[in-house]
Parts: sequence; C-alpha cells; structure tokens
Amino acid sequence: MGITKTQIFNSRQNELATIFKVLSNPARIAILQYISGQKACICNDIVDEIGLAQPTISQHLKELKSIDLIKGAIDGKKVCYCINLNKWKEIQDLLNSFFDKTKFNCC
Amino acid sequence: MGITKTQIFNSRQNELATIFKVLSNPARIAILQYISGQKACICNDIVDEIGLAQPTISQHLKELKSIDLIKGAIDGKKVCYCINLNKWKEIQDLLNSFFDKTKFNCC
DNA sequence: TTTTATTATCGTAATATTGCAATATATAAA
DNA sequence: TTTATATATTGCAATATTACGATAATAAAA
Repeated sequence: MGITKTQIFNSRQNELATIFKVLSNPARIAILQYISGQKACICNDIVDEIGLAQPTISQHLKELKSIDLIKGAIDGKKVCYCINLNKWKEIQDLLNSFFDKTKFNCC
Repeated sequence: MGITKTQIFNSRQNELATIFKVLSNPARIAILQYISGQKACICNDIVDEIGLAQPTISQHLKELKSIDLIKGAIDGKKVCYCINLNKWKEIQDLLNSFFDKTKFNCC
C-alpha cells in the first residue's frame, strides 16, 4: 500500500502526524535553525549554508510553508524567509498538550 | 534518490528528525494515546481498538520501541505495552528545547 | 503432545519521500 | 531589450514507508 489510512483517525491525530512529518527531516530542522539564527531575513543563503541543491531547498521550504511554520516575503529578486512566530508557538503548545495529556496509568 | 543525506547534518538535527519521524504517523499517535489512556497495560487490544491489521500494529509498535518511547513486558502469551515515562519526558524536553532555542531575530 | 491464542517476522504491492538536473518564471541591472 | 540573478516547478530515479496476507515463533491450555 504505502498510503496512510487517515480516514480511521481523528483530525487531531492527523494534524499532529502532519506537523511531525514536516519536522521529520534533518534538512528542514537545519533550515529552521538557520533561518531563526540569522539577524536579518534570509533568502538563498540557505542553499549555501545547507549542503543541498537549490531545488531541494526550495522543496523543503515549500513543505515548511505548507503548515505555515515559515513565511516568505518577496524582496526584489530575493525571497526573505522568516519563522512564523505565532504558528511556531501554536505548534509548540499543541505538541506540549499532546505530551501532557498522555497519561501513564500502567506499569 | 529517496535517501536523506544524514551525513551533512549534525547528530542533534538527525536525532530530532528521527523522533519526529517516529511520531509522524496518525496510527502511532493513536497507539500512544490508547496505551496511555488505559488503566492497565495493554497487548493486542490495540489491534481491536485501532482499525489496522495485527502485523501493521506490530510494525508500528516496533518503531515506537526503536526510540524507547514504549516498552513491552511479556506476560504469558500476551505482551503488555507501556509508555516509557522517562524517555517520554526526555523527548518532550528535547522538543521544547528545540522550539525554545530557535530565536526570531528577523522580520 | 496437540491445539489454541498472541505476537513477530517475511515478502510484497502500492504509494510517498528525497534529491537533483533541466527548465520555467520573475525581477533587477546593463 | 538583453543579460544576469534568484527562486519555483517539473520530471525522474533511488529509496523509504505503509499496509497486509502468509507464516513463524512462543507459550498457555487441553
């Protein structure tokens, strides 16, 4: 198969899984760390920083944008990518809620 | 390709990605929620609870075990799965550290 | 020992992901 | 307008993931 049976799970479970999936690649972790560590906004310094080809970086940025974790502002020829702080905090809260709500009544 | 270039990232980035990958499937989220919500330890009630075949559940349990998120205690014919609370907290701290350390100096 | 129940593993088909070359698009500079 | 630069999209090959039937392994029960 290869297809995840999302229909049998609730929207919260699917949402969590989607967020985790976006974060489940070291290139995307590195991109987020690099973007957030810069004083100014970045564009394709990311390509130079991370050791991956430009189309690959572009694709990873697209996936990060798909859950609004970053936003890109067009600045002439360049695009300035930033962490979307509101969403960032929202996701951190969501994940903490998942970890906190999971109780441990056994063993 | 299809293969992630783990060599070009540091161990922390790869570790984070691995943890996120294990959590990036709604079946595994549902399994964790179900295990943690039970008063007693569980075995293959999980198969009845989640709508997936027994080998599929077994495989998901194996992946959860691969990062020590759960532990299984053999109890006769059955296996009792539990959240590994120490690891659970450790991972929550690691993720919070990732979210907190990521600064927002731009835009 | 045979049967039954529980869980794990193997093999495989369908689909998803990763990465990149080639190319397209867009905008600034010449 | 032409050229150069920055980013996005397309297409594709290699590999990974998801799911499940068949089967193996294990242990209790008969």
